[in-house]
Amino acid sequence: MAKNIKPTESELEILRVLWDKGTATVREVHEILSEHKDAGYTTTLKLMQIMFEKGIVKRDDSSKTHIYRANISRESTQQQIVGKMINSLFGGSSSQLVMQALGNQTPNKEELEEIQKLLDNLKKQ
Amino acid sequence: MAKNIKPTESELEILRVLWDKGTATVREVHEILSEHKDAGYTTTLKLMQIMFEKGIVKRDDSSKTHIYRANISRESTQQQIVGKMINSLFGGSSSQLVMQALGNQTPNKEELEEIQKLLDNLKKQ
DNA sequence: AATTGCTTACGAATTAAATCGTAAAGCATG
DNA sequence: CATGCTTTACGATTTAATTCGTAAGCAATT
Repeated sequence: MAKNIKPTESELEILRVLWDKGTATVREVHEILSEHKDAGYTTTLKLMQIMFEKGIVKRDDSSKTHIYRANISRESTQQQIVGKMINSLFGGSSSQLVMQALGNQTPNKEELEEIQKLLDNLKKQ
Repeated sequence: MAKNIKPTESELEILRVLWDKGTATVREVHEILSEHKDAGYTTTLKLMQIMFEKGIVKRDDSSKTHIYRANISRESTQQQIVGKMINSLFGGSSSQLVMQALGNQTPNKEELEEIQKLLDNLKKQ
């Protein structure tokens, strides 16, 4: 399977809101986006309509105000994008990316432990 | 410093060639790209000219055939892009990205050891 | 019923990236 | 020096993403 979906930058911003909230109206998405971004309401609306046409989001249009919901999972999208980046920017070496990410911005203690656990698992195999 | 450069997908492909080879002519870059991509010579030329105007690459035009070289480092570009992705796709949590990358595609033994070393260092602090 | 305010729909403009065609210049070789 | 091959330069087109203006529908309120 794995639809070959490549959300654009703007689409990703919208998806993040939908992933966080589960469902949202255009208004709700727009409110959140406009905290950090400067675009009109109809811009957000249009983007979400296009995403609907592409199949990136679903919507319930049984009432006047439509209710949107992501149609691709956060995890698969992350995987898609990270995988692509590993290939295009790190020559296919995931560990290179890991080193870069870890060196970049240090996680806190709990996060380090989580990574350690995963690492232990990988080493066992 | 850290110029705020955001290479496009195509520009990244060209940069990868330049990073690998150190220097290259348009012809050389194009030969390599066209193994995997289908675009005319002048397209590659134009892209590299634009990159030159943007300051992404340097070039020696003392002879007829210009010789290009990257003007931003692989490392800083990786950092730039990974950092952005951590924010836009992983809510600022680098460990989330690490988990995703590790889960995705398992590194080999040496790579795991390298990661372990880095992890140990981080834990000490 | 008219007004107000919110919604969707949709066409159009803008912007940016990528592609290509064509011309002009340099250079080697017959 | 004419021919052919390669190069750069550059304008134009195409394609995709983003943005917005405007119209139309609906519901609540005056």
